[in-house]
Amino acid sequence: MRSKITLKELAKLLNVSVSTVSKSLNGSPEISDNTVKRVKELAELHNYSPNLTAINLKRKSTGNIAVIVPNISNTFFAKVLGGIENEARKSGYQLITYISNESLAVEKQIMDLISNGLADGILMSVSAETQTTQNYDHIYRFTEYEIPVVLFDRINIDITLDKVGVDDMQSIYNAVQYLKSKGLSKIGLVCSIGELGLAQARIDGYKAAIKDPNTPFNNEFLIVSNDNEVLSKKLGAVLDKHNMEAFVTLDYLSTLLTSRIIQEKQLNIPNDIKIIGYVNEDFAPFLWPSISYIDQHPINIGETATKLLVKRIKEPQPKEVEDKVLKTEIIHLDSTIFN
Amino acid sequence: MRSKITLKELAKLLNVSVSTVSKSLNGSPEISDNTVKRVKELAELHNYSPNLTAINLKRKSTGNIAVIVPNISNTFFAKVLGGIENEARKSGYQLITYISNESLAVEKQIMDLISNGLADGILMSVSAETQTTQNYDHIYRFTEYEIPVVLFDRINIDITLDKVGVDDMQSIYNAVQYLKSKGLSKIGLVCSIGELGLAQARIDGYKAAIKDPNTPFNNEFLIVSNDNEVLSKKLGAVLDKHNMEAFVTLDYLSTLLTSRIIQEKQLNIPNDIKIIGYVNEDFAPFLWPSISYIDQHPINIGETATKLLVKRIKEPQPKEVEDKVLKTEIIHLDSTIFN
DNA sequence: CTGAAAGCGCTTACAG
DNA sequence: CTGAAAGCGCTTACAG
Repeated sequence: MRSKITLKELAKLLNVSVSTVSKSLNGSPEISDNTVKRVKELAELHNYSPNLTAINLKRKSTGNIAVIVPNISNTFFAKVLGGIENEARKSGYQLITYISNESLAVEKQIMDLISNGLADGILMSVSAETQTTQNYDHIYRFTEYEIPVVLFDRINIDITLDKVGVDDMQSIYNAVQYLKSKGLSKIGLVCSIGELGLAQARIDGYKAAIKDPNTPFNNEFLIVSNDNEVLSKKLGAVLDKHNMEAFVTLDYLSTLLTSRIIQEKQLNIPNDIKIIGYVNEDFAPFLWPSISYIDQHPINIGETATKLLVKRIKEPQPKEVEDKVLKTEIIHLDSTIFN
Repeated sequence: MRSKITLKELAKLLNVSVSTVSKSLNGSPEISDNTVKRVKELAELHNYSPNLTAINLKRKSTGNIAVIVPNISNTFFAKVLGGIENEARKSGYQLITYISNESLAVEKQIMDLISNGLADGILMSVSAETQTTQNYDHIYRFTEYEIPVVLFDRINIDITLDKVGVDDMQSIYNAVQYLKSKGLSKIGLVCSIGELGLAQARIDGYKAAIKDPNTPFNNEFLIVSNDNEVLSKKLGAVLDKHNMEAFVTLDYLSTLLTSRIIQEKQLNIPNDIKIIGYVNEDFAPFLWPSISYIDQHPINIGETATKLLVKRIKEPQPKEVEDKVLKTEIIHLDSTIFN
């Protein structure tokens, strides 16, 4: 990049010292009004803006927040990223984005990079592989360097760090209770992300809601696989064998697949079968039929996590870990119309 | 952040000069093998990694690429971002992400930020507002500072900068030709992003393909609005009035809406009506019916744009603007089954 | 082969 | 009120 004007050059032009220019521009009370005015005018004229790299070196900070998302296909993470970006920008931080692609190795590689002093704080949602192998050393390492780390979304995990997520268990509990309150009992669960702790929490919510002398709990109704083919086959089999009345679905893919397979079998949503799914507001309403969904307020998750991280960066007091669980909300659309 | 070990400290521990340590670690041939070995061992032991901020200050570069996406709800941009992130990381750049939210004001604010020397290069897709108001000064400004800018996706725009996008016109031309080749003639177009230049290009492709003595061209078949309600209403009216045989849809939202409204009217896809849409591979195949789509290879767009930018950063020769138009591909799924 | 010195662009304690 | 100096953590031309 062609060098923009520097303090030194301004100082030379004005016949004052670099210190004076710096102080003038930074509103130090030491400098006379007149000098301040002269300096500011020239700075304006030359479109001066300070070199952030130099400032950061001096301050021993980077002005950056690093965010690691496991994947970006899921619109949920895209939305969260939107919330993070907005809040980071408002707080004066640049957002460095990384995508781990659900791989532990990539996640480690990224964390190595960041450990070169690239960021003042880290927002992350661990990769699926990290979670299944429970390999957290590379994450804890940052606490040694006093770089704060805030986890988001995938927080049902045995790791003592600040966390921001949603009431995974309660959300599905509520969804199932709602369906039961309408007199339904043959309620299945479909999930393509079983390896994640949050899926387990949601399944626990399902089980807790189902547990009831009047509701048959059937293990077959728990349809879990992260292979699309297998999931479809299992789901098809359950539909053939049982007169299912409703499904709760734990992720966008299982939601779409469930809706698709039900219709493939000439069954009608919502007349024959209801659905409540974890799926995004950006397309749930536009599907046919539109799918009632659990709104996680992803933008809010991003903003909340970022605010917490910024607080940690600015006040690095001996911290007590925070665990923020945000409420979800069921949005009723076509797939839960009762008549 | 707690200070990691520095060159100076290593030098002290080893009783050599800072220069020697620096050179040893950077593989300079000047230093004796023995010294290099001693230095590297100690560095390893203390987990030394150089402070990138200092290196960047010295090098007068930032090691950052800034990317500005107009929105992140559209999974297309999420995918492109994925491609960019991957390529940037491979090339040794950090990716600073910004989202303009389709707002010119926000875009300007972001560009102001970046102009503080935050990045060595910029990847951007202009906001809708920027494009409609044709306000490009804030973009050209960077060329003055010799910071390269590469535009992606929204490239049907009167601005002379490097661009990477797809064959918007050809893609829709091909889609319509395909439908015509199957004997269809009542082919409509649905679009919720009419304000974008690329939509105009796609519409041109439609018109060019339709223009044919045997195919009735009807202005009513061009259904364009960025208001969901209006679009739905228009589409419904056309469906009621004409025996439409197919639609090409220019964006994910219009694709979903078209599919939804057709089915709402008890028409069958693909038996009654075919669809080919600009919609993402991450969910097109899982819809019911699945929607045949124009694959833009978004990851490839991101990678190509990043490679071009990195080239520009590294070889800032007097440049001739490049205009990369990538080929799209029609992926046939349920919605174009003929029998 | 090794090191002292200058410098990247800033900030700030200190002296005057 | 102003400025000289030191320093953030590095690299590199230059001297020895």
